[in-house]
Amino acid sequence: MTVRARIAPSPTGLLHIGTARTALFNYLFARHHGGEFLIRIEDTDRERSTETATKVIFEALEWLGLTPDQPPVFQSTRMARHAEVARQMLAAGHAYRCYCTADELRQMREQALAEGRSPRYDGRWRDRDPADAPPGVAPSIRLKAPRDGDTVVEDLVQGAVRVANTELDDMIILRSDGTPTYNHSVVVDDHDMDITHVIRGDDHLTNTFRQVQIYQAMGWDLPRFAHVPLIHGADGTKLSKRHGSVSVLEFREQGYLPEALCNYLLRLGWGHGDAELIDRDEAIRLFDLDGVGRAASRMDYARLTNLNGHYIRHADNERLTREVLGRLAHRTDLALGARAAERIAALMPALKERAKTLVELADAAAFLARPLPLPMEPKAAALLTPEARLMLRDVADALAATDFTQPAIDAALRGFAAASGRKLGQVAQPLRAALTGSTASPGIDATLVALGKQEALARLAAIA
RNA sequence: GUCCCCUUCGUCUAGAGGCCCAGGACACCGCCCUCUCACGGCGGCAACGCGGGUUCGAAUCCCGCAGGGGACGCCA
Repeated sequence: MTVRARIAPSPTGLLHIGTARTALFNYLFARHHGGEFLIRIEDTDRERSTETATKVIFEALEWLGLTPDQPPVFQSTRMARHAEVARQMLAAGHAYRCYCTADELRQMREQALAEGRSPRYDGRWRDRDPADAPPGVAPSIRLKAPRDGDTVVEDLVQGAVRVANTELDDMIILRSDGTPTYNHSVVVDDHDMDITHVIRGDDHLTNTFRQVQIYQAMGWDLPRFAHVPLIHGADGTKLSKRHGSVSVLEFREQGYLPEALCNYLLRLGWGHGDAELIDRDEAIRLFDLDGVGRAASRMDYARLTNLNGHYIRHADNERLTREVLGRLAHRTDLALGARAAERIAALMPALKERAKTLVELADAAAFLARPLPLPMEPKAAALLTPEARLMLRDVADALAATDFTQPAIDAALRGFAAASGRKLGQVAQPLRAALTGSTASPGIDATLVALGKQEALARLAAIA
Protein backbone atom coordinates (compact mmCIF):
# COMPACT_ATOMS: atom_id res chain seq x y z
CA MET A 1 0.00 0.00 0.00
CA THR A 2 1.41 3.34 -1.02
CA VAL A 3 0.95 6.03 1.56
CA ARG A 4 -1.09 9.00 0.38
CA ALA A 5 -1.46 11.91 2.76
CA ARG A 6 -2.98 15.30 2.18
CA ILE A 7 -3.37 18.77 3.57
CA ALA A 8 -6.86 20.17 3.12
CA PRO A 9 -6.95 23.87 3.98
CA SER A 10 -9.91 26.11 3.45
CA PRO A 11 -9.02 29.38 1.76
CA THR A 12 -9.64 31.95 4.43
CA GLY A 13 -7.02 34.49 3.43
CA LEU A 14 -4.01 33.15 5.28
CA LEU A 15 -2.18 29.92 5.97
CA HIS A 16 -2.45 29.46 9.70
CA ILE A 17 0.67 28.29 11.48
CA GLY A 18 -1.29 25.31 12.79
CA THR A 19 -2.28 24.32 9.28
CA ALA A 20 1.34 24.72 8.27
CA ARG A 21 2.43 22.28 10.94
CA THR A 22 -0.23 19.81 9.86
CA ALA A 23 0.99 20.19 6.30
CA LEU A 24 4.55 19.59 7.45
CA PHE A 25 3.58 16.44 9.35
CA ASN A 26 1.67 15.13 6.34
CA TYR A 27 4.56 15.92 4.06
CA LEU A 28 7.16 14.31 6.29
CA PHE A 29 4.98 11.29 6.89
CA ALA A 30 4.44 10.75 3.18
CA ARG A 31 8.13 11.23 2.40
CA HIS A 32 9.23 9.01 5.24
CA HIS A 33 7.09 6.19 3.90
CA GLY A 34 7.92 6.82 0.27
CA GLY A 35 4.38 7.96 -0.44
CA GLU A 36 2.67 10.99 -1.88
CA PHE A 37 1.73 14.32 -0.38
CA LEU A 38 -1.36 15.94 -1.87
CA ILE A 39 -3.30 19.13 -1.40
CA ARG A 40 -7.01 19.74 -1.59
CA ILE A 41 -8.52 23.18 -1.31
CA GLU A 42 -11.75 23.04 0.68
CA ASP A 43 -13.58 25.82 -1.05
CA THR A 44 -17.16 24.63 -0.89
CA ASP A 45 -18.14 27.77 0.96
CA ARG A 46 -18.25 30.01 -2.09
CA GLU A 47 -19.05 33.04 -0.01
CA ARG A 48 -15.72 33.02 1.76
CA SER A 49 -13.44 31.40 -0.77
CA THR A 50 -11.52 33.65 -3.08
CA GLU A 51 -8.83 33.14 -5.64
CA THR A 52 -6.39 35.36 -3.80
CA ALA A 53 -6.96 33.44 -0.59
CA THR A 54 -6.09 30.26 -2.47
CA LYS A 55 -2.94 31.83 -3.88
CA VAL A 56 -1.84 32.77 -0.39
CA ILE A 57 -2.00 29.11 0.61
CA PHE A 58 0.06 27.96 -2.35
CA GLU A 59 2.59 30.70 -1.83
CA ALA A 60 3.00 29.88 1.84
CA LEU A 61 3.35 26.14 1.22
CA GLU A 62 5.82 26.80 -1.54
CA TRP A 63 7.85 29.04 0.70
CA LEU A 64 7.93 26.33 3.35
CA GLY A 65 9.08 23.85 0.74
CA LEU A 66 6.00 21.70 1.12
CA THR A 67 5.10 21.27 -2.49
CA PRO A 68 2.53 18.61 -3.33
CA ASP A 69 3.24 15.69 -5.65
CA GLN A 70 0.06 16.17 -7.68
CA PRO A 71 -1.87 19.19 -8.90
CA PRO A 72 -4.22 20.48 -6.22
CA VAL A 73 -7.79 19.26 -6.04
CA PHE A 74 -10.47 21.89 -5.66
CA GLN A 75 -13.34 20.61 -3.66
CA SER A 76 -15.75 22.98 -5.33
CA THR A 77 -15.28 21.16 -8.64
CA ARG A 78 -16.48 17.94 -7.10
CA MET A 79 -19.89 18.93 -5.84
CA ALA A 80 -21.73 16.83 -8.40
CA ARG A 81 -19.90 13.78 -7.16
CA HIS A 82 -20.72 14.61 -3.55
CA ALA A 83 -24.39 14.92 -4.45
CA GLU A 84 -24.25 11.64 -6.33
CA VAL A 85 -22.92 9.83 -3.26
CA ALA A 86 -25.65 11.42 -1.17
CA ARG A 87 -28.26 10.09 -3.62
CA GLN A 88 -26.71 6.64 -3.40
CA MET A 89 -27.00 6.76 0.36
CA LEU A 90 -30.59 7.87 0.05
CA ALA A 91 -31.36 4.99 -2.30
CA ALA A 92 -29.67 2.51 0.01
CA GLY A 93 -31.62 3.74 3.01
CA HIS A 94 -28.56 5.24 4.71
CA ALA A 95 -29.88 8.75 4.42
CA TYR A 96 -33.23 10.52 4.45
CA ARG A 97 -34.83 13.82 3.59
CA CYS A 98 -35.36 16.32 6.35
CA TYR A 99 -37.86 19.11 5.89
CA CYS A 100 -36.95 21.14 8.94
CA THR A 101 -36.31 24.81 8.35
CA ALA A 102 -33.22 26.57 9.64
CA ASP A 103 -35.46 28.39 12.11
CA GLU A 104 -36.94 25.21 13.41
CA LEU A 105 -33.49 23.74 13.97
CA ARG A 106 -32.28 26.81 15.74
CA GLN A 107 -35.24 26.64 18.12
CA MET A 108 -34.54 22.97 18.70
CA ARG A 109 -30.97 23.77 19.69
CA GLU A 110 -31.89 26.65 21.94
CA GLN A 111 -34.55 24.67 23.73
CA ALA A 112 -32.23 21.72 24.26
CA LEU A 113 -29.54 23.99 25.66
CA ALA A 114 -32.05 25.73 27.91
CA GLU A 115 -33.16 22.38 29.28
CA GLY A 116 -29.58 21.31 29.85
CA ARG A 117 -29.61 18.76 27.08
CA SER A 118 -27.20 18.35 24.24
CA PRO A 119 -28.09 20.53 21.24
CA ARG A 120 -28.77 17.73 18.81
CA TYR A 121 -31.18 17.15 15.98
CA ASP A 122 -33.96 14.94 17.28
CA GLY A 123 -34.40 12.88 14.13
CA ARG A 124 -38.01 13.94 13.61
CA TRP A 125 -37.91 13.22 9.86
CA ARG A 126 -35.91 10.03 10.17
CA ASP A 127 -38.81 7.62 9.96
CA ARG A 128 -41.56 9.92 8.88
CA ASP A 129 -43.62 9.20 5.82
CA PRO A 130 -42.32 11.30 2.91
CA ALA A 131 -45.97 11.99 2.14
CA ASP A 132 -45.96 14.29 5.16
CA ALA A 133 -43.50 16.57 3.44
CA PRO A 134 -44.73 20.15 3.61
CA PRO A 135 -45.23 21.65 0.17
CA GLY A 136 -42.68 24.09 -1.12
CA VAL A 137 -39.94 23.19 1.37
CA ALA A 138 -36.68 21.99 -0.18
CA PRO A 139 -35.34 19.18 2.01
CA SER A 140 -31.84 18.66 3.20
CA ILE A 141 -30.45 15.16 3.23
CA ARG A 142 -29.33 13.66 6.50
CA LEU A 143 -27.20 10.68 7.30
CA LYS A 144 -29.26 7.93 8.91
CA ALA A 145 -26.76 7.20 11.61
CA PRO A 146 -26.83 4.04 13.68
CA ARG A 147 -28.66 4.49 16.98
CA ASP A 148 -27.23 1.58 18.90
CA GLY A 149 -23.70 0.67 19.79
CA ASP A 150 -20.56 2.74 19.60
CA THR A 151 -18.52 4.33 16.88
CA VAL A 152 -14.80 3.86 17.32
CA VAL A 153 -11.93 5.74 15.78
CA GLU A 154 -8.64 3.87 15.91
CA ASP A 155 -6.45 6.93 15.92
CA LEU A 156 -2.72 6.67 15.33
CA VAL A 157 -2.04 9.47 17.79
CA GLN A 158 -4.97 9.44 20.20
CA GLY A 159 -5.43 5.69 20.38
CA ALA A 160 -8.88 4.08 20.31
CA VAL A 161 -11.49 6.77 20.86
CA ARG A 162 -15.02 5.57 21.39
CA VAL A 163 -18.32 7.36 21.53
CA ALA A 164 -21.84 6.00 22.06
CA ASN A 165 -23.97 6.42 18.96
CA THR A 166 -26.71 7.91 21.10
CA GLU A 167 -24.41 10.92 21.43
CA LEU A 168 -24.36 11.50 17.70
CA ASP A 169 -27.25 12.93 15.71
CA ASP A 170 -28.12 12.59 12.04
CA MET A 171 -25.97 15.19 10.38
CA ILE A 172 -26.81 16.93 7.16
CA ILE A 173 -24.76 15.69 4.24
CA LEU A 174 -26.50 17.67 1.50
CA ARG A 175 -27.96 21.11 2.13
CA SER A 176 -31.42 22.04 0.94
CA ASP A 177 -29.79 23.93 -1.91
CA GLY A 178 -28.13 20.71 -3.04
CA THR A 179 -24.58 21.59 -1.96
CA PRO A 180 -22.62 19.15 0.17
CA THR A 181 -21.54 19.86 3.71
CA TYR A 182 -17.95 19.69 4.87
CA ASN A 183 -18.12 16.36 6.68
CA HIS A 184 -19.62 14.71 3.66
CA SER A 185 -17.29 16.17 1.02
CA VAL A 186 -14.25 15.32 3.05
CA VAL A 187 -15.16 11.67 3.16
CA VAL A 188 -16.03 11.42 -0.50
CA ASP A 189 -12.88 13.25 -1.56
CA ASP A 190 -10.54 11.37 0.74
CA HIS A 191 -12.02 8.14 -0.56
CA ASP A 192 -11.84 9.14 -4.22
CA MET A 193 -8.30 10.46 -3.82
CA ASP A 194 -7.23 7.16 -2.25
CA ILE A 195 -6.04 8.91 0.87
CA THR A 196 -4.55 6.29 3.17
CA HIS A 197 -3.73 8.54 6.13
CA VAL A 198 -5.75 11.47 7.35
CA ILE A 199 -3.46 13.57 9.53
CA ARG A 200 -5.16 16.71 10.82
CA GLY A 201 -5.77 18.86 13.88
CA ASP A 202 -7.58 17.23 16.75
CA ASP A 203 -10.34 19.80 16.55
CA HIS A 204 -11.59 17.40 13.87
CA LEU A 205 -11.63 14.37 16.14
CA THR A 206 -15.32 14.60 16.97
CA ASN A 207 -16.15 15.10 13.30
CA THR A 208 -14.42 11.85 12.62
CA PHE A 209 -17.11 9.75 14.28
CA ARG A 210 -19.70 10.97 11.82
CA GLN A 211 -17.28 10.67 8.95
CA VAL A 212 -16.63 7.08 9.91
CA GLN A 213 -20.37 6.47 9.74
CA ILE A 214 -20.42 7.69 6.15
CA TYR A 215 -17.56 5.37 5.23
CA GLN A 216 -19.48 2.54 6.83
CA ALA A 217 -22.74 3.45 5.09
CA MET A 218 -20.95 3.42 1.74
CA GLY A 219 -19.04 0.27 2.54
CA TRP A 220 -15.74 2.04 1.93
CA ASP A 221 -12.44 1.14 3.55
CA LEU A 222 -11.47 3.54 6.30
CA PRO A 223 -8.23 5.49 6.03
CA ARG A 224 -5.99 5.57 9.07
CA PHE A 225 -6.63 8.65 11.17
CA ALA A 226 -4.09 10.67 13.14
CA HIS A 227 -5.34 13.69 15.08
CA VAL A 228 -2.50 15.92 16.17
CA PRO A 229 -2.97 18.33 19.07
CA LEU A 230 -3.54 21.98 18.40
CA ILE A 231 -1.09 24.83 18.85
CA HIS A 232 -2.10 27.26 21.54
CA GLY A 233 -1.02 30.79 22.36
CA ALA A 234 1.25 31.56 25.30
CA ASP A 235 -1.81 31.67 27.58
CA GLY A 236 -2.93 28.20 26.62
CA THR A 237 -5.98 29.15 24.61
CA LYS A 238 -6.57 28.64 20.94
CA LEU A 239 -3.92 30.50 18.95
CA SER A 240 -5.27 33.71 17.51
CA LYS A 241 -3.92 37.00 16.25
CA ARG A 242 -3.92 38.61 19.65
CA HIS A 243 -1.19 36.14 20.62
CA GLY A 244 1.11 37.42 17.88
CA SER A 245 1.71 36.21 14.39
CA VAL A 246 -0.28 33.23 13.18
CA SER A 247 0.06 33.54 9.42
CA VAL A 248 2.96 31.84 7.68
CA LEU A 249 3.57 34.75 5.34
CA GLU A 250 3.64 37.04 8.33
CA PHE A 251 6.58 35.09 9.70
CA ARG A 252 8.32 35.47 6.37
CA GLU A 253 7.71 39.20 6.59
CA GLN A 254 9.24 39.30 10.05
CA GLY A 255 12.44 37.79 8.80
CA TYR A 256 12.12 34.14 9.67
CA LEU A 257 13.73 31.56 7.43
CA PRO A 258 11.44 28.78 6.19
CA GLU A 259 13.82 26.08 7.40
CA ALA A 260 13.81 27.62 10.88
CA LEU A 261 10.03 27.78 10.97
CA CYS A 262 9.81 24.16 9.82
CA ASN A 263 12.32 23.01 12.40
CA TYR A 264 10.42 24.86 15.09
CA LEU A 265 7.06 23.49 14.00
CA LEU A 266 8.43 19.99 13.80
CA ARG A 267 9.62 20.09 17.40
CA LEU A 268 6.32 21.51 18.57
CA GLY A 269 4.31 18.46 19.49
CA TRP A 270 6.84 15.98 18.21
CA GLY A 271 10.11 14.81 19.63
CA HIS A 272 12.86 12.36 18.91
CA GLY A 273 15.12 11.98 21.91
CA ASP A 274 17.22 15.08 22.45
CA ALA A 275 17.32 16.06 18.79
CA GLU A 276 16.69 19.79 18.39
CA LEU A 277 18.32 20.94 15.16
CA ILE A 278 16.76 18.88 12.43
CA ASP A 279 16.99 19.76 8.77
CA ARG A 280 14.57 18.58 6.12
CA ASP A 281 16.38 15.39 5.16
CA GLU A 282 16.87 14.41 8.76
CA ALA A 283 13.23 15.19 9.48
CA ILE A 284 12.10 12.88 6.68
CA ARG A 285 14.35 10.18 8.05
CA LEU A 286 13.16 10.53 11.65
CA PHE A 287 9.55 11.55 11.44
CA ASP A 288 6.78 9.18 12.27
CA LEU A 289 3.46 9.43 14.01
CA ASP A 290 4.56 7.59 17.14
CA GLY A 291 6.65 10.60 18.10
CA VAL A 292 3.65 12.92 18.12
CA GLY A 293 2.44 13.88 21.59
CA ARG A 294 -1.16 14.08 22.68
CA ALA A 295 -1.20 17.36 24.55
CA ALA A 296 -1.61 20.77 22.96
CA SER A 297 1.56 22.83 22.84
CA ARG A 298 2.07 26.53 23.19
CA MET A 299 3.59 28.83 20.66
CA ASP A 300 7.00 30.01 21.90
CA TYR A 301 8.25 32.87 19.78
CA ALA A 302 11.53 33.09 21.69
CA ARG A 303 12.39 29.52 20.77
CA LEU A 304 11.51 30.16 17.14
CA THR A 305 13.72 33.23 17.14
CA ASN A 306 16.61 31.32 18.66
CA LEU A 307 16.30 28.62 16.03
CA ASN A 308 16.11 31.29 13.35
CA GLY A 309 19.40 32.74 14.60
CA HIS A 310 21.00 29.35 14.19
CA TYR A 311 19.76 28.94 10.64
CA ILE A 312 20.83 32.46 9.73
CA ARG A 313 24.34 31.80 11.02
CA HIS A 314 24.52 28.73 8.84
CA ALA A 315 22.83 30.23 5.79
CA ASP A 316 24.59 30.97 2.54
CA ASN A 317 26.09 34.48 2.45
CA GLU A 318 24.85 35.31 -1.01
CA ARG A 319 21.34 34.28 -0.14
CA LEU A 320 21.40 36.47 2.96
CA THR A 321 22.84 39.39 1.02
CA ARG A 322 19.99 39.14 -1.49
CA GLU A 323 17.46 39.04 1.34
CA VAL A 324 18.99 42.07 3.03
CA LEU A 325 19.21 44.05 -0.20
CA GLY A 326 15.57 43.26 -0.88
CA ARG A 327 14.55 44.41 2.55
CA LEU A 328 16.58 47.61 2.32
CA ALA A 329 15.48 48.48 -1.19
CA HIS A 330 12.54 50.64 -0.17
CA ARG A 331 14.50 52.74 2.33
CA THR A 332 14.85 56.33 1.29
CA ASP A 333 17.52 57.14 3.86
CA LEU A 334 20.05 54.85 2.18
CA ALA A 335 22.17 55.02 -0.94
CA LEU A 336 21.88 51.46 -2.16
CA GLY A 337 24.32 51.36 -5.05
CA ALA A 338 26.66 48.66 -6.23
CA ARG A 339 29.24 49.87 -3.72
CA ALA A 340 26.86 49.43 -0.83
CA ALA A 341 25.87 45.99 -2.07
CA GLU A 342 29.52 44.98 -2.17
CA ARG A 343 30.08 46.22 1.34
CA ILE A 344 27.09 44.31 2.64
CA ALA A 345 28.23 41.15 0.90
CA ALA A 346 31.71 41.62 2.32
CA LEU A 347 30.53 41.99 5.88
CA MET A 348 27.84 39.32 5.69
CA PRO A 349 29.89 36.54 7.31
CA ALA A 350 30.30 38.74 10.38
CA LEU A 351 26.82 40.27 10.29
CA LYS A 352 25.00 36.97 10.23
CA GLU A 353 26.66 35.89 13.46
CA ARG A 354 24.76 38.66 15.20
CA ALA A 355 21.24 38.56 13.82
CA LYS A 356 18.28 36.48 14.84
CA THR A 357 15.97 37.58 12.07
CA LEU A 358 16.41 38.97 8.57
CA VAL A 359 14.90 42.19 9.82
CA GLU A 360 17.68 42.51 12.40
CA LEU A 361 20.21 41.53 9.79
CA ALA A 362 19.03 44.23 7.41
CA ASP A 363 19.04 46.81 10.19
CA ALA A 364 22.55 45.85 11.19
CA ALA A 365 23.72 46.14 7.58
CA ALA A 366 22.06 49.47 6.87
CA PHE A 367 24.98 51.61 8.04
CA LEU A 368 27.04 50.27 5.14
CA ALA A 369 24.65 51.97 2.72
CA ARG A 370 24.29 55.26 4.56
CA PRO A 371 25.30 58.49 2.86
CA LEU A 372 27.33 60.99 4.89
CA PRO A 373 26.87 62.55 7.31
CA LEU A 374 26.02 59.49 9.35
CA PRO A 375 23.13 59.71 11.79
CA MET A 376 24.43 59.01 15.28
CA GLU A 377 22.76 56.99 18.00
CA PRO A 378 22.93 58.91 21.30
CA LYS A 379 25.38 56.44 22.83
CA ALA A 380 27.61 56.69 19.78
CA ALA A 381 27.48 60.46 19.77
CA ALA A 382 28.51 60.47 23.42
CA LEU A 383 31.67 58.57 22.56
CA LEU A 384 32.76 61.20 20.08
CA THR A 385 34.14 63.70 22.53
CA PRO A 386 36.49 66.43 21.28
CA GLU A 387 39.41 64.36 22.57
CA ALA A 388 38.14 61.31 20.75
CA ARG A 389 37.77 63.22 17.53
CA LEU A 390 41.31 64.43 17.86
CA MET A 391 42.49 60.89 18.45
CA LEU A 392 40.59 59.66 15.42
CA ARG A 393 42.62 61.98 13.20
CA ASP A 394 45.73 60.12 14.23
CA VAL A 395 43.95 56.80 13.89
CA ALA A 396 42.94 57.77 10.37
CA ASP A 397 46.55 58.53 9.54
CA ALA A 398 47.66 55.19 10.92
CA LEU A 399 45.00 53.38 8.91
CA ALA A 400 45.79 55.30 5.76
CA ALA A 401 49.30 53.98 5.95
CA THR A 402 48.15 50.35 5.73
CA ASP A 403 47.08 48.26 2.75
CA PHE A 404 43.70 47.90 4.44
CA THR A 405 43.77 44.17 4.81
CA GLN A 406 42.33 42.79 8.00
CA PRO A 407 45.65 41.75 9.58
CA ALA A 408 47.23 45.07 8.67
CA ILE A 409 44.34 47.01 10.15
CA ASP A 410 44.39 44.94 13.29
CA ALA A 411 48.12 45.46 13.67
CA ALA A 412 47.84 49.19 13.03
CA LEU A 413 45.08 49.62 15.59
CA ARG A 414 46.84 47.58 18.24
CA GLY A 415 50.05 49.39 17.50
CA PHE A 416 48.37 52.78 17.80
CA ALA A 417 46.71 51.84 21.07
CA ALA A 418 49.94 50.57 22.55
CA ALA A 419 51.95 53.58 21.39
CA SER A 420 49.43 56.03 22.80
CA GLY A 421 49.02 54.17 26.07
CA ARG A 422 45.39 53.21 25.46
CA LYS A 423 43.49 49.99 25.59
CA LEU A 424 42.25 48.72 22.29
CA GLY A 425 38.67 49.34 23.35
CA GLN A 426 39.41 53.02 23.94
CA VAL A 427 40.39 53.27 20.31
CA ALA A 428 37.94 50.87 18.77
CA GLN A 429 34.75 52.21 20.34
CA PRO A 430 35.06 55.84 19.17
CA LEU A 431 36.21 54.49 15.83
CA ARG A 432 33.14 52.25 15.65
CA ALA A 433 30.89 55.16 16.50
CA ALA A 434 32.41 57.31 13.77
CA LEU A 435 32.22 54.54 11.21
CA THR A 436 28.80 53.10 11.97
CA GLY A 437 26.90 55.65 14.04
CA SER A 438 26.38 52.89 16.56
CA THR A 439 28.10 51.26 19.52
CA ALA A 440 27.61 47.73 18.24
CA SER A 441 28.89 46.22 15.03
CA PRO A 442 31.01 43.34 13.81
CA GLY A 443 34.70 43.40 14.70
CA ILE A 444 36.21 46.79 13.98
CA ASP A 445 38.79 45.39 11.57
CA ALA A 446 36.18 43.48 9.54
CA THR A 447 33.98 46.56 9.52
CA LEU A 448 36.80 48.69 8.18
CA VAL A 449 37.66 46.19 5.47
CA ALA A 450 34.03 45.99 4.35
CA LEU A 451 33.75 49.76 4.12
CA GLY A 452 36.92 50.00 2.13
CA LYS A 453 39.73 52.45 2.60
CA GLN A 454 38.19 55.35 0.77
CA GLU A 455 34.78 55.21 2.46
CA ALA A 456 36.27 54.53 5.87
CA LEU A 457 38.59 57.49 5.70
CA ALA A 458 35.78 59.67 4.37
CA ARG A 459 33.63 58.74 7.35
CA LEU A 460 36.47 59.59 9.71
CA ALA A 461 37.12 62.88 7.98
CA ALA A 462 33.43 63.73 8.28
CA ILE A 463 33.50 63.68 12.06
CA ALA A 464 37.00 64.93 12.73
C1' G B 1 -24.86 21.71 29.72
C1' U B 2 -23.30 17.03 26.97
C1' C B 3 -19.43 14.26 24.66
C1' C B 4 -14.20 13.67 23.53
C1' C B 5 -9.09 14.64 24.57
C1' C B 6 -5.07 16.29 27.60
C1' U B 7 -1.87 17.13 32.37
C1' U B 8 6.94 16.21 33.52
C1' C B 9 10.98 22.79 34.80
C1' G B 10 8.01 29.55 32.64
C1' U B 11 7.98 27.09 27.35
C1' C B 12 9.10 22.73 23.87
C1' U B 13 10.24 18.02 25.31
C1' A B 14 13.25 13.00 27.06
C1' G B 15 11.23 9.34 29.99
C1' A B 16 7.30 3.06 27.86
C1' G B 17 8.17 -0.17 36.78
C1' G B 18 14.14 -0.02 39.25
C1' C B 19 19.42 3.25 34.76
C1' C B 20 15.41 9.41 37.47
C1' C B 21 16.31 12.76 44.88
C1' A B 22 14.06 13.12 36.65
C1' G B 23 17.91 14.32 31.12
C1' G B 24 18.16 17.98 26.85
C1' A B 25 16.75 22.67 24.46
C1' C B 26 14.80 27.82 24.71
C1' A B 27 14.16 31.75 28.13
C1' C B 28 16.34 33.82 32.65
C1' C B 29 20.78 34.68 36.11
C1' G B 30 26.15 34.41 36.99
C1' C B 31 31.27 33.63 35.22
C1' C B 32 34.85 33.01 31.11
C1' C B 33 36.26 34.59 26.08
C1' U B 34 36.49 39.79 24.24
C1' C B 35 37.50 46.23 20.62
C1' U B 36 31.35 46.67 21.09
C1' C B 37 27.37 43.43 20.05
C1' A B 38 26.74 38.57 19.09
C1' C B 39 28.68 33.54 18.87
C1' G B 40 30.99 29.97 21.88
C1' G B 41 32.40 27.67 26.73
C1' C B 42 31.35 26.76 31.99
C1' G B 43 27.92 27.01 36.03
C1' G B 44 23.06 28.18 38.32
C1' C B 45 17.61 28.56 38.93
C1' A B 46 13.54 25.47 37.75
C1' A B 47 8.95 20.20 36.83
C1' C B 48 6.53 14.50 37.45
C1' G B 49 -1.41 18.80 39.08
C1' C B 50 -3.82 16.49 43.72
C1' G B 51 -5.65 12.08 46.37
C1' G B 52 -6.12 7.02 46.66
C1' G B 53 -4.60 2.21 45.14
C1' U B 54 -1.36 -2.06 42.65
C1' U B 55 3.93 -3.38 43.55
C1' C B 56 9.68 -5.05 47.24
C1' G B 57 9.81 -0.56 44.08
C1' A B 58 5.67 4.29 40.07
C1' A B 59 6.91 10.20 36.46
C1' U B 60 5.86 5.43 34.27
C1' C B 61 0.02 0.76 35.68
C1' C B 62 -5.37 1.38 37.78
C1' C B 63 -9.31 4.52 40.04
C1' G B 64 -11.13 9.22 41.64
C1' C B 65 -10.69 14.56 41.85
C1' A B 66 -9.10 19.15 40.08
C1' G B 67 -7.47 22.08 36.12
C1' G B 68 -6.96 22.97 30.84
C1' G B 69 -8.41 22.28 25.81
C1' G B 70 -11.58 20.76 21.77
C1' A B 71 -16.32 19.60 19.63
C1' C B 72 -21.53 20.01 19.70
C1' G B 73 -23.83 24.81 12.43
C1' C B 74 -28.07 23.70 6.05
C1' C B 75 -19.01 26.99 8.60
C1' A B 76 -14.81 24.53 7.19
